[in-house]
Amino acid sequence: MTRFAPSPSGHLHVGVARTALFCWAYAHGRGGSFLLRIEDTDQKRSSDSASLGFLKDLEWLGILWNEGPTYTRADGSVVGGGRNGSYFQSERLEIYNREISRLVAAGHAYYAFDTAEELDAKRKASLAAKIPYRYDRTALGLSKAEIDANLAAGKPAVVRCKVPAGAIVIKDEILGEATIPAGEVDDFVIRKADGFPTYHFAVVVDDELMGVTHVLRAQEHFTNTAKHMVLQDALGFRRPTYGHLPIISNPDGSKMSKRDKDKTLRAAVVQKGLTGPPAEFLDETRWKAWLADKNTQLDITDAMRLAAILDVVLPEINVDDFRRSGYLPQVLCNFLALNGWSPGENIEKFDLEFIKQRFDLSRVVKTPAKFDRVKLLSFNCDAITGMPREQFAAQCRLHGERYHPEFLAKLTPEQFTLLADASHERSKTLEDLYRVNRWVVVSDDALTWEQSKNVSKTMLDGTPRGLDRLRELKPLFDGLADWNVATIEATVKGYADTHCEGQLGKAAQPLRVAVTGGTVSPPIFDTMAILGKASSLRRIERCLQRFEQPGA
RNA sequence: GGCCCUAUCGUCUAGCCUGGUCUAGGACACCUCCCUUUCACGGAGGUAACAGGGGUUCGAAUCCCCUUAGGGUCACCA
Repeated sequence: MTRFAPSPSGHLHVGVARTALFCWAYAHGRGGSFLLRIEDTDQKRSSDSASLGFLKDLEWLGILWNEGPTYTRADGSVVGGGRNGSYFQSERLEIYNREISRLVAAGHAYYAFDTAEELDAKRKASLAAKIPYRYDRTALGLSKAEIDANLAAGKPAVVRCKVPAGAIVIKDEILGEATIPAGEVDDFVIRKADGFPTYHFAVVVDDELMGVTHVLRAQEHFTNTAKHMVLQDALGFRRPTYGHLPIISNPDGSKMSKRDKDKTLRAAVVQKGLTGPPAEFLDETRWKAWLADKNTQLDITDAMRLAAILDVVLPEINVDDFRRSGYLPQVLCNFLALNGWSPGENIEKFDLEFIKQRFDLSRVVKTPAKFDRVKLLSFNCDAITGMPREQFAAQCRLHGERYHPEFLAKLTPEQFTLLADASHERSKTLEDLYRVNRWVVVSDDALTWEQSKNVSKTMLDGTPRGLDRLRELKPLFDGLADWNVATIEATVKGYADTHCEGQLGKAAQPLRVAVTGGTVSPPIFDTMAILGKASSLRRIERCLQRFEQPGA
């Protein structure tokens, strides 16, 4: 039994997703069970019970749990449940209290009444004196009567674990053995003043009661393991096998944080010299507050709008960000698995089934990994290129229905299929089609031409100019009865053969600029076929007018 | 700062445990060329690493020590 035990959240961080993936793979790879438990013992952070949005991220990735919160999938099937519930720690307070009473009675834990201010002062004093802070056990000196009096008086009380003297040896399947010297672990709190257990306590109790035998978690928990071992000994619990996974960070070594998105935006605001909020964006006060406080975050819709205005790309942090950017779930899993683990034999591309069968703690690396989005993109590109045509079109449509309904609404099914087929081999993500083909959804009379060097070069440079060729091409299309890729191709190629010494680009580029407003699009025959005859001709006509003006 | 962990191309990594087959392999990125109607894709080449210093050994990327560097952690967060 392996478990994945996140704190509740609306979104799944990719690093956390990798932990889930490895836990899932480890359990299923050796006939075990995969348990999901919600660690919601922080009332401040977990008060929002609707913050289980990350479950849909797990579903999307294909990581489903045998035991845990009940969850209804998109297809109506239900996962989760189990005999060891509740799988929400906030609903297990009685169990924790029972175990804490046991510890107190046995002398392994004790009440403490120090105030936050007192502890803070001591901590600061230690810092000033350059000695490491440890809880000084003042509360341990309290008599039974004093404790009872404080309790009766309703004084805020925590329970601390009485950590026995002596070094603690952590055994880890990935990192090997580490010895934490005696005195390093102080008497940590196991029950907070609000009556909730701390993470350390709840984890130990639940892992035992739920039958967890293997704990895979991020390396940031490594030194916590000592505390958990102390607790296991005091409670008489079994010791699970531990494996601490290397941390995944940004390419620059910084922690991958949801705040990176706002950080990127703030940097762009400064770089572009924006003084006030862009028109129709946030109001002045909200804007200023957001700019001033590095800890405030825009919601995803606002962040994306601002990113579009500033023309910056937001870094993907959560699984859902990658989904929105058009990555395939199996590719994300594949790539995530490669951060911290490898199957060897120069194998790099694989699916969930492969990970399940091959994942093994002995091949997990000990060093932190920097998350390389460029390589992920390359993997995604390969996966998309390798898809059958119909599958790409279908997946792309699904992606559009979720993220670009207004785009889809402007296309007929036939147009969409043509566009998807034409975009397939040049797409690296499911998002690309929607990102680079704005020309499809712009109305003929609203199309504008890019003010770029490439566009003006295409239209106005050389002899004859692109503009002149366009004028010659237009009547050829006027007379075209059948409008499809083949007839358009024959027309353009015929023209290029006779007028451009066979150089197709001489004819294709002016046409491309005319009908799309820019120099980038799918092959020109497809592009014009998708637009249809009327649109194509109307755009060519407008383009001629636009560039024939002197000084254009 | 204390404690713990780690150290192979720019990045993710193989190799390390069981020293020789490693003039260190793969992938992404980068560079060159080819293909080409734009953008991509694709094809063929190429540059590029054992952190430094001591040992052990006939022999070290592989074992040991030191230095340096990086990461993690020191909460009534998880």
